[in-house]
Amino acid sequence: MVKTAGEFTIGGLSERTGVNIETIRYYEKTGVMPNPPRTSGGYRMYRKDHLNRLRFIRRCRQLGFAMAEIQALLGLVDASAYTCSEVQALTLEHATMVKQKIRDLKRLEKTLRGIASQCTGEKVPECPIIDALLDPKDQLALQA
Amino acid sequence: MVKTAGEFTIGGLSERTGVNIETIRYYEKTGVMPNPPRTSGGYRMYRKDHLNRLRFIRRCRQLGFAMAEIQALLGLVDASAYTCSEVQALTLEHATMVKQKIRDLKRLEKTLRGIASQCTGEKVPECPIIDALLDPKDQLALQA
DNA sequence: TATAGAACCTGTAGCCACTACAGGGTCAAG
DNA sequence: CTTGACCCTGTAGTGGCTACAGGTTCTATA
Repeated sequence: MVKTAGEFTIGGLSERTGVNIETIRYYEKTGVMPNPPRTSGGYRMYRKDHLNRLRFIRRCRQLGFAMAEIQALLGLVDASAYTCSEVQALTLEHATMVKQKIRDLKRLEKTLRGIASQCTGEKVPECPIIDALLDPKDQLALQA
Repeated sequence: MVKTAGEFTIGGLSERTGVNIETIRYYEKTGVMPNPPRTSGGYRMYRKDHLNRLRFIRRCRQLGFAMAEIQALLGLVDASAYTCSEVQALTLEHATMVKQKIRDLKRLEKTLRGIASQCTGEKVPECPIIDALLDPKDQLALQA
């Protein structure tokens, strides 16, 4: 294995990014990471640009972007075919979806606390939560 | 097919609950719904108690409970082995997890809007979002 | 009674984004 | 020249469904 300075194996890439080795190979298979050059023994060898790209992907994931969205974004980047307004629109669209999810979860939490507050909290086999969930007439507790 | 009053096929159950036929069969396979009696031709026949149980499951799902949690809850119900305080605790624990998720998503939305606000919004191939995501030095934008 | 078509059956594969093996090959150090 | 860390490919599993394919059963009409 001839190891040039600034090159590293998949293990090195994994360490530097905190991304699982299996995940890196998975990204390669799905095409979001490029096929890296190989050593004579078949080992993948990575450079700085791979590192940056993988970090980009991870950050997007942390921001909740789906892989397909990241694919699209990277496609634009690879082709240098994006504009700032495009990327901004995509980001804000995503933010709006996140906002919607927050709204839904807030309603959900309220409902949960609401039905829990009806409990006596006693150690008896009678519980308004179970009753509310089992009784087809008592729908009130679950209307958000 | 001998159809007693108050009995219905899987299609009827699907209609009454809004749950997909495939999903009902899936619930049966995983054990969260019981094996219903069959007609001579092999058709599943359901009654009111199946309906209630399926509605219970759906409501729990809408409340964000995982199938395993629902399994556990129904196990207690089936054995009449639950107490009100147990169920309350489970519900509140779940509510707390939902709250945590809301916190995470709020931070996420803030980050997204923050990086989007740096955009010029112009139709040029230069974008601070892409720059921030690609540049290994500029980590600031993503720290929540 | 024949037949069309709706509804049902089982079993398998796909979705997403990974993760976890099994069963092997390659490398550096002692 | 052996040990053991690292790497390789390929497959299967996760959760909670959904979507077929290819077949059977029922119901309504001619």
